[in-house]
Amino acid sequence: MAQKNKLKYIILGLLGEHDLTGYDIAKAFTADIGEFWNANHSQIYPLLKRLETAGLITHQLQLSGEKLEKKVYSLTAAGQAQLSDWLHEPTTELTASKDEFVLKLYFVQNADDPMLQPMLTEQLRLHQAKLAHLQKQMTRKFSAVASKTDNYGHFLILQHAIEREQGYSDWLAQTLAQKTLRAAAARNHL
Amino acid sequence: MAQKNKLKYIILGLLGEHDLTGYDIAKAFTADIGEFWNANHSQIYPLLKRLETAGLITHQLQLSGEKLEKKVYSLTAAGQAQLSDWLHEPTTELTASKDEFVLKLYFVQNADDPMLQPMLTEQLRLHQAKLAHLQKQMTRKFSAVASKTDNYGHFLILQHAIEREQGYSDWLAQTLAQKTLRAAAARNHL
DNA sequence: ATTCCCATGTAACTTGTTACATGATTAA
DNA sequence: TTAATCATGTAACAAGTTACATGGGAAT
Repeated sequence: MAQKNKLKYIILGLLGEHDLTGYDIAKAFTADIGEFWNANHSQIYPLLKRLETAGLITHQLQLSGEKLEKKVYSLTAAGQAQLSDWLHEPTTELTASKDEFVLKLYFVQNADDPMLQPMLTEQLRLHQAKLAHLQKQMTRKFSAVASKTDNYGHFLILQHAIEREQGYSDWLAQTLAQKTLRAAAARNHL
Repeated sequence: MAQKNKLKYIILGLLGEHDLTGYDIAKAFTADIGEFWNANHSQIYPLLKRLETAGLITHQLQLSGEKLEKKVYSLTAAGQAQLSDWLHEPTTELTASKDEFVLKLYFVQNADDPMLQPMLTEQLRLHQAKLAHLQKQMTRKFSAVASKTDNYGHFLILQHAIEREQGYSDWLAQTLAQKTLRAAAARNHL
């Protein structure tokens, strides 16, 4: 992509909460953050080195067992400052969502195209599954009332992801329903 | 990104509708497709050459005025086949949305953080502006009933984008409202 | 004349993905 | 003992952005 190094701020942001290893950071993308960003360890490890060279983070070696060395990274004052700057600067770009399914839809010219129904049905299944997964996450992490104001950011993005998937599923279901209506109307006109 | 060459299929898809120049294709990303994908001309022109070498598209030179040569590209049978393959193959990856604002929110730990309100307010303004723009597009292009089944894909993705922005705005407004409620409750407890 | 849009390209760089590579620890 | 997970790295490549570069056509 080459969009202005968001991963850098994600790393700084995560280290602002706890000290973490590169491995921990990579894992974070399989959890909540994965809803809104992806990164592999092959991208993370080199960036950690660059951030350390730039003086934004440092690490301490920690032994796990006898031989296995972990690099536990933590935020420096300079890193904290850059994180804060990023958080405070206005966010004015609304990025395009890069949704492959919607892209395909765009090229379906005719509302009666026979492949439309299986496509929509499959997507509905996928998004409903995702929705169910997110709702499970929500109950697992925020069933206690107190925690909602504690890890507020966490809570908000989960809520947002849930509403997004709900909306997506509704749109798909509604489009499928209208297809059925049109098909019935067409039969009546025979 | 290096995700599997979606731009290729967008180009094939667009050429499946009309013959177009590279310039026209670049312009398409400022219109509807821009809701779901971005691409600059610097990425498009080289790819057009590669697609032509691969035999998926061809071009004819056309003169605009006396000297200005346009390359008008069109889809070959091979290109049509690959486009159709892509459209028919299942779409199972639900890509993360890479939303910078949500990323920032994630790192706001405390529900009473003073920067939360200005952040939310600004985003609400941005998304409402986008929503208004999309709704205008919708009336402009699909006010006639007939056209809805004609350029069905067009219509669907616009509808989806509108519902997405509506949902996003609702979420922001709701979060702002809850903030206000909490603030009032806090005052009563003094 | 000058500005805006049409039209096409290349170069340098950053970001992101996939694959290669290695080895330790833990729990079944 | 073996499979899963922890842990860290590099290499090759693909995708995407920003900037550089050039010139014609149309309308004011």
